[in-house]
Amino acid sequence: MMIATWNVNSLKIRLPQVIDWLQENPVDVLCLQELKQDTEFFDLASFEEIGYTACWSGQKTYNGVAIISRTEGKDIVRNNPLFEDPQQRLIAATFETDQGPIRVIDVYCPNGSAVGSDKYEYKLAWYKELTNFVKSEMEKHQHVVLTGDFNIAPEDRDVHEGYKGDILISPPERAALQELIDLGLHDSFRLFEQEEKSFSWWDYRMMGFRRNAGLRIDHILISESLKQICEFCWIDKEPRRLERPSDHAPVVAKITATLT
DNA sequence: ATGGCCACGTAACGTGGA
Repeated sequence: MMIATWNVNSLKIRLPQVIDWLQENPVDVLCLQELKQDTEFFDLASFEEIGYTACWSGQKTYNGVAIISRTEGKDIVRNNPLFEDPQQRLIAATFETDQGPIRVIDVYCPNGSAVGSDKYEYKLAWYKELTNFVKSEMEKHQHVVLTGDFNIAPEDRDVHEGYKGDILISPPERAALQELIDLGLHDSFRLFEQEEKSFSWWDYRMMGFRRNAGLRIDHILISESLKQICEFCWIDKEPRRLERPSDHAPVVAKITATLT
């Protein structure tokens, strides 16, 4: 089973790129973030034409998440039931495999704007209740994938040298991410040898991509049971080279399991 | 020089992203 995450920064703009990418990278499950379009405008037919189905939760202008998949996801949850929130930032679904059901939780975590701001406090509160939700999900499911745009770079090696500012790397943010990890999750990317200066996001400004001035903030976290059967994790920088790219690149992991 | 880009909504900028 191949699973990927990609913050597309507007599915309306990026739909052709997503379709092209799926045809070249026929993953089983693709988690999207920042659809930036209302639920009713989600173009399911375009995915069905190439052999996928989907579940999604959108809103006008901001946020929005979707899970594109080869088989239908079950027990779909939209938003964290423990955290009342008009912002559509979470969707979860279960996929049957020959290794048993795998619970996939797709998140678009808040950016936080600036340390100490209202949005920063919202981010930390959002993370706290995400942790409580994921904890309850892990009690119900052996196999859990928590993936998406976390808007936190876990370690200094996930941050380019010239990065200014403390949002996305502040100790309280990293502690919030660590609390999730401490539930028994593993950063699949770090299970394998990786190039130095591997990032998943690059600023549109200042020729960020060309200078490789990026951050690694998009992650695929997996439960202990899946760690044992995770074969690789990599970042696909190719879509970032396209005309009108998303500022994020897809992250892909392979798990030794087959959708059923 | 602390900006620079991109997308959105509504109609020439303001907001948000990271």
